[in-house]
Amino acid sequence: MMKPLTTKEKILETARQLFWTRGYSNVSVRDITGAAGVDAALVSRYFGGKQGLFEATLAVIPQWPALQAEPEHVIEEAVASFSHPFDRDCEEANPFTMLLANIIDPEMGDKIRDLVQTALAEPLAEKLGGDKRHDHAAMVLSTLFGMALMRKNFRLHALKDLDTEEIRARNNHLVQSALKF
Amino acid sequence: MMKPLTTKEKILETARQLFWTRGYSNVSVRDITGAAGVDAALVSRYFGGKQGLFEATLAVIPQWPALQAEPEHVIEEAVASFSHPFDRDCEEANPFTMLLANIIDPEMGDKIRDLVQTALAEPLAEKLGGDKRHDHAAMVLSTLFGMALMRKNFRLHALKDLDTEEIRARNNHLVQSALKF
DNA sequence: AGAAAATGTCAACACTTGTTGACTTAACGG
DNA sequence: CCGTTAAGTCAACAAGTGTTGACATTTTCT
Repeated sequence: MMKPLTTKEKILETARQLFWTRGYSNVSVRDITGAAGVDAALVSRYFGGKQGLFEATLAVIPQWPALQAEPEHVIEEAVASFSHPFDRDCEEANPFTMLLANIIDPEMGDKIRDLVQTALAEPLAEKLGGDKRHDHAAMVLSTLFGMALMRKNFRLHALKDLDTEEIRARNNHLVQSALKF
Repeated sequence: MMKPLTTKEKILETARQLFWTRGYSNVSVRDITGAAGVDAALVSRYFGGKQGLFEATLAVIPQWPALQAEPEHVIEEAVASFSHPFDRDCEEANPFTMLLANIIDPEMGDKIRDLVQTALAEPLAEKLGGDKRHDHAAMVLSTLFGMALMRKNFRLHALKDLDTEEIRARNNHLVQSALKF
């Protein structure tokens, strides 16, 4: 028994779906409002414009669950969160996909970079601990995002049909050796 | 004593610089012709339009030099080619940057994915050899692009000030363990 | 020199973009 | 019931997009 979405919520949800998969500047206000079945003027009215709408989608980014885990389980949780299959060539709107989709955006690139630094790299480093925690965090993220990039964006044939367990095993193998550096 | 560039060459060179760093749909025809100091109409005249101009820039992609090396040196050459420093926050137009800048482009994404598969993954797999050559190629590319992504696009602080040798050492460490899988 | 072809210029087109203001309609409170 | 506020619709704007055709200029060839 879900309460039906308000118009404002419909816009925000559709915007999240489109912005996070196609990237900020590849999505027009009319793309969003068209898909949501509402008037285009409401974006400026409710969110102060396209830019405000995008930032509103960022505000509801769930915390990376891996960062909530006990320090000794952070790695396995992080690996797990990058190991589920991507919907078969269809678009899935998760925070990591969003980061990959907006890295070079001319208007939002800086905001995205800041988000990676403050919401992923720094908390992960503190969880990992140790003298080289910042280096380790960077290399763990590098490993996980590298595999995500190959699977989701470049869609390499060799990685296409691997199931969750196989991906998790490979991610774990790579991450463990990154931590041994 | 360089022969001065023809107008057509000026357009192509400027287009390569801009397309490869900002991505196809983040660059307008007038951006290019403005920077090149020529008339905007010449793009359609010489290259058949914006799309044709972009594809012309892809045609001059140099072969990945690592793929020309002897099989026993392929890995070290590949690692080396991903280890030089990125120009300090200024845009460098190399083929790998281009691939990262265009992965989610709504018009060119398919072409980029195809390029990665046929120009990088498959030749690399053949050079590596062995039963798991396709898996190994995918994981090597994953490792190298992962680090490139963290350095060039996300600009993680922890990786910012590392010199070529340090990056090469880390890339090599990760790639070697990827091959041990 | 004169014809022909290449080269470059200019203005305009049809279209999409984000945003705004005026308008109509619905909901709520007294 | 009426007045006020919220919610949503509509048409239009100014700016930017890729592309085109007509024109002017220069170069090339005979």
